[in-house]
Amino acid sequence: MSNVKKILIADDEPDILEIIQFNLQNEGYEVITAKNGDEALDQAKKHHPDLIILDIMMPGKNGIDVCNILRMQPAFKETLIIFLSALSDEGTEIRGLETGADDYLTKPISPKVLTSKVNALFRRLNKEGSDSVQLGDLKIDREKYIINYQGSDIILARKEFELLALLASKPGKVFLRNEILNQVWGTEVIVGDRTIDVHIRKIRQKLDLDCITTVKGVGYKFEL
Amino acid sequence: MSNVKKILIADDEPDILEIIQFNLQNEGYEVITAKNGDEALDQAKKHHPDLIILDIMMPGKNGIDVCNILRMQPAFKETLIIFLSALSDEGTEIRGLETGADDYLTKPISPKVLTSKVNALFRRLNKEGSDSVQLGDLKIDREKYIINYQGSDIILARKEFELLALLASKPGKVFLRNEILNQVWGTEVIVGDRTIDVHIRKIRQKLDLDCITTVKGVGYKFEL
DNA sequence: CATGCGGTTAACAATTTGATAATATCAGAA
DNA sequence: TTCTGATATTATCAAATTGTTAACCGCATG
Repeated sequence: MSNVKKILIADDEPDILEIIQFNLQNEGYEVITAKNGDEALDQAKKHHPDLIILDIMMPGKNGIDVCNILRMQPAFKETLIIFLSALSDEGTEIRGLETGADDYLTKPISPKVLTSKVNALFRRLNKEGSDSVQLGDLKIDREKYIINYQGSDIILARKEFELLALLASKPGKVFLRNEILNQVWGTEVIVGDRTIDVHIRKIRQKLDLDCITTVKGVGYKFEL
Repeated sequence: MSNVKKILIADDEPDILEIIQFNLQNEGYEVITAKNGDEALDQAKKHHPDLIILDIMMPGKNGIDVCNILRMQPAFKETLIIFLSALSDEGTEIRGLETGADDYLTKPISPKVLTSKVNALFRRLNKEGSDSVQLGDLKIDREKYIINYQGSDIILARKEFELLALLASKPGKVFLRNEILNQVWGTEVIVGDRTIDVHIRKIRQKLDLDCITTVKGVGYKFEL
């Protein structure tokens, strides 16, 4: 999935379409529009948007119809869908959500609230992926507990991994020995000074990449 | 698998607390309650709910404070959070969403709308380990409780199946032993440490396929 | 009531990890 | 240069963690 998220908006009122489009484009999204249900389906098939904002009341196929049709296709099973509606009718709202929508907004719509909601949805969706840090050739994947350097995986033991992850969490920053002890070993455990050195050495060895610099008398820092 | 989702509700009005609790329990959720912000934090730490519903206006720490505190801790980075508010103030709503909440509801709250929204959020979150998973030669059919590898069916016992299904639901991800215990055995049951190992072994044996890797000191992960 | 299966545990083996001691190196101060 | 305070390296050992096997219990089934 590319970084720029595509959003399809379907509404039969040109004014609303324009306002929403303007605001979402301002937030950095790529926006596609449709004036009715059928057009929305066409555009969805053509562009495969990440999010579809559907007005419920549209001539021809209404929003709920469109949602149902889309949800039947595997390609759109996971696409985010938000309903817009002029009527704040509870029954419709519930039916909308149960059709498989992710949110439901009633008009009049505040553009800022809309963009906040859109952002919130994408924020949540992006978290589903594994949380990993990329630093040049080096990828540290906390979820998979794997270090990947230039395409090949490197296995580190727990302490080694956590130590590297800590240093890499703020590249360039010098971590004091005490800081490292507290973060990796915790305040309870007490270990000798050489312990850190040994682990640093093992990391350097396994990565055979000189990315950890010693700052004599102070601590260590990570740099590529 | 203990599929039962835990929901924590924090509100200082006992009536609202009760109504929401009743409705969500009716939907099959496990509900925990808190009367103020501090209590909410305690309960969150204790129970690790899947969703937290926070009233914004509470004595002591308000909902936004609680959300901020929780979001700073890695353990609650991914927890779903919904705000409730008596004031339909746009600014507050936007601030709430930008704090990292997933939704924002204004009072008076329709219990049915609330449950619809809650369902919608969980539906989205669960999209992964739903019905059946295909992974190369391996097919896992949740409905039929059947594993199929290279065309032939393999019979696994329930726990074995659940365990494999869990690991396979996110290939590559390392599942901590605690995570496995919570997902497969539930929070109530307490079993010894060797129990997981033994089941892992049985799976490895029956599949005679080296797809489960142990990450010493951390947990297990599934990879083809 | 015997049998088999699933699930758990105990007991021990095998393995890996992490800490330390001992020794070597190195950079800067005297 | 020599000394000194620091870190690097190496080997070693104890502790933590997991693998394996067999035994046990409860329960459903014939």
